[in-house]
Amino acid sequence: MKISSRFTIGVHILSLLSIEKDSHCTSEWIAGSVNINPVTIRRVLGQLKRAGLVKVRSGTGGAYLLKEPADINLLDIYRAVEVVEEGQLFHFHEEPNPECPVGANIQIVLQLILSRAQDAMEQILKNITLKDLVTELNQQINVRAN
Amino acid sequence: MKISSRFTIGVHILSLLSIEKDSHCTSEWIAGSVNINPVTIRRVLGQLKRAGLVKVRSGTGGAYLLKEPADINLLDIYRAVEVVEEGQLFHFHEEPNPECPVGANIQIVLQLILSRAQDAMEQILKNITLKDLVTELNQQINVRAN
DNA sequence: TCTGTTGTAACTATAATGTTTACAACGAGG
DNA sequence: CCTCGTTGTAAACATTATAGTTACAACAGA
Repeated sequence: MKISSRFTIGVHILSLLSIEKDSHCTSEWIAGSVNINPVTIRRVLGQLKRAGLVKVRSGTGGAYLLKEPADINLLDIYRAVEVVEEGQLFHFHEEPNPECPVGANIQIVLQLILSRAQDAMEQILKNITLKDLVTELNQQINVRAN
Repeated sequence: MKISSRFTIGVHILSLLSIEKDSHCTSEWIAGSVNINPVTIRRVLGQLKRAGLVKVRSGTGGAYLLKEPADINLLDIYRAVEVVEEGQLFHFHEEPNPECPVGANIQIVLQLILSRAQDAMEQILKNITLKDLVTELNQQINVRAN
């Protein structure tokens, strides 16, 4: 099972807000770039808002970043959209048989090991800021423009 | 979305086969330890078989390892049960708007970055063998037995 | 007040997962 | 050679997460 596209959608939204910071970024407008429906955008935007990453103007509409791109990393976004509960990337089968030595102990041992794997991934996300991403994105945009 | 419990089930099964190598390990018996129904066990066992990790006796029943525990790592199991297609841990929203500079380029840039995150996780899995796991498991079993 | 936008709810469709029941095929042992 | 337990697989079902669609009250600026 993949990690929900809410994460990449969230990253897309924030990249847009960073690059198009002078535009009037309504959910409808963002939906046009992401190419999904505006309600999903609003849902994700709501999560980004609750995480303190963006501000959404009610009434007049439009969203903008509350932090510098250099101060937002991909793990912040990952957490914000709650695609995976903290420490729960791997789904464990519930209640292995406590009568069986393996069943009784495998969860503890495996949880420890898999946490390390998960942490390794999250550290990579943590080390990449929105600014890094936007810089690479702008380079790519220029490459393709020429 | 979490990574399917097929993975932890697969690990559980192989740990059992490794520790209880002299038992007659039928799907029914394994199901008792994992505490899920035997059909799911057989499905996972089938995937492990296709990956060349185990052999299942038909007719008389019972499964056993085809490799030494030291020669099976967690990434092998992860791949075997196909919880995640290779390189596809993160779900991308399909077809962002190619008219938009961000939409047209974000996939390429983000794919590169997220591959690194995914690789980091998989490297951890790759570096842990079934033997390592079973060793830790046996220690844990002894700790709890005393 | 009018207008465009947000936030949210309800309903729907789709997909993946896992359970249960069922049964043909298989192979060992009597 | 026949019975018995087991495997492999299919079908039907329940559950859950995701995402699209429609709808509408609340909001704020012109």
